[in-house]
Amino acid sequence: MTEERKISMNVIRRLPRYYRYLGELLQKGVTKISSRELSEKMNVTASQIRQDLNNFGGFGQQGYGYNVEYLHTEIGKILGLHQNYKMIIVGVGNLGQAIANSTSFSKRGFKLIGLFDVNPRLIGMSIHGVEVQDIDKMEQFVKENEVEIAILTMPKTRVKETAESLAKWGIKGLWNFSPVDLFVPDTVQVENVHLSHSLMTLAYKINEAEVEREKKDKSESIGQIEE
Amino acid sequence: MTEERKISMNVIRRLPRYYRYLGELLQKGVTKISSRELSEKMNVTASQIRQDLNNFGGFGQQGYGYNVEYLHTEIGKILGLHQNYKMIIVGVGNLGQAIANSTSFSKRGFKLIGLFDVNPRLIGMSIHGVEVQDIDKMEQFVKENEVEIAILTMPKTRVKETAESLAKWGIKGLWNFSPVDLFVPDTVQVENVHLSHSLMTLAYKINEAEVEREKKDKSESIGQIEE
DNA sequence: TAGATTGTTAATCGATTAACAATC
DNA sequence: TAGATTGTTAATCGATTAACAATC
Repeated sequence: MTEERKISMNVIRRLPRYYRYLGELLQKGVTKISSRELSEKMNVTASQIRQDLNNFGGFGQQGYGYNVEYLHTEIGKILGLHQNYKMIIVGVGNLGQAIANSTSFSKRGFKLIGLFDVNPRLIGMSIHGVEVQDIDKMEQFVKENEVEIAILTMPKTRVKETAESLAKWGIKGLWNFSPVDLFVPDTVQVENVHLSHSLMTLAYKINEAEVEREKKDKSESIGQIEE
Repeated sequence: MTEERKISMNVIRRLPRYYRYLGELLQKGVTKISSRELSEKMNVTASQIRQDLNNFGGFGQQGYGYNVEYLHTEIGKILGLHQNYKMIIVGVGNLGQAIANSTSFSKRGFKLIGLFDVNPRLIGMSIHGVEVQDIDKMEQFVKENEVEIAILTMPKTRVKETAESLAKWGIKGLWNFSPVDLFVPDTVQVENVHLSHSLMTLAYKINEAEVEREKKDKSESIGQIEE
């Protein structure tokens, strides 16, 4: 009956950026913005902004533009930021600690309620009032507290089995920082942060730019113009 | 004269994943693999693998497949992993320390040679033999050592000006962890890691899956089948 | 009302998949 | 040689951009 319209991940991954820019405008006291103005700030096309937004309904007003606060709120709702998420961190090494210490996530409704590790030297330590527990306690904790998101910042050797256990215990999302691809039941959503991939991509860009520059220099010195 | 073929970022961003899988195969002692076998392991189409690789030339052999070691090396070269990169970290907070402590990058030729911060309590501290210096020393250091990559793990308030300075001092790439978009000259390549975007995307996926499940339950309970 | 800007359709462009001839 | 699998062209699919009628 209702139109089935699967929204592409390309669109979804642009939403947080819109959300961020709108939040900044809001803080500056800007109340309205047109797709053209926003497109210039964000270095995208106005058409894309309008297309993206209209996947979710009409948030603007012809002849006027978009109300910044309203649009910001609505995008937040689409992303699911109107609700809270209970999170745990599995693996309290440097990266786990870094995330635990960040306050910006909790502001957006992502609440850190548990920390787990195997290392006895870390167990008992507290970060922002959350104590590191032995990983043996994780099953009970996840079930009792209905934890939604697990942040995987542990050595990659144990990630696969941990992810499988967490899936069994009812976790909804895994934020995976290990260089591993997780194949879990579709009751569990996975979002990967592959830092090494990102760094390799930067290396590519650097080399590519170098090659382009050399090519340009060469054609200029020869006096050729290639399109 | 030579064919101009700009390779899309979609393709590039898949290369590190191929590289990782090939590395794992190599470690397992696998010497050859076909695009079909690899596609099954990686959950992509064989066609895509062959198309991706053939952007850079033919690495395989008809009737045989691909030599794992050779393909691994070649993808490494495409990504620019055959050379070393001198890196510094700007902002030695939790995240900066986490990256500094990670040994996996240096194995791939990304060498951390400098750490900078404004915090006097951090200055003088050492991580893996690299001492944290006052940020005042950064200009001289970058120029003298011909630093290629700066890792920006500092508060977002100072990122913009820092990026501009680094660009002026000849940096080639910025690995930006701040929730900020950097607009720098095209002599500098930027790769962003927006952790908050990633987490919001996970929130979306979780909600989306929830909605899908409810929809399915409903149509099943009513006995309707919708395609 | 006239001007502005959305929402939306149509056109273009690019990316992915399918198919198959080339060839090892 | 026969079988397998690549490299590559063609077909399909999806995403982006352009255009413009609807409308505030």
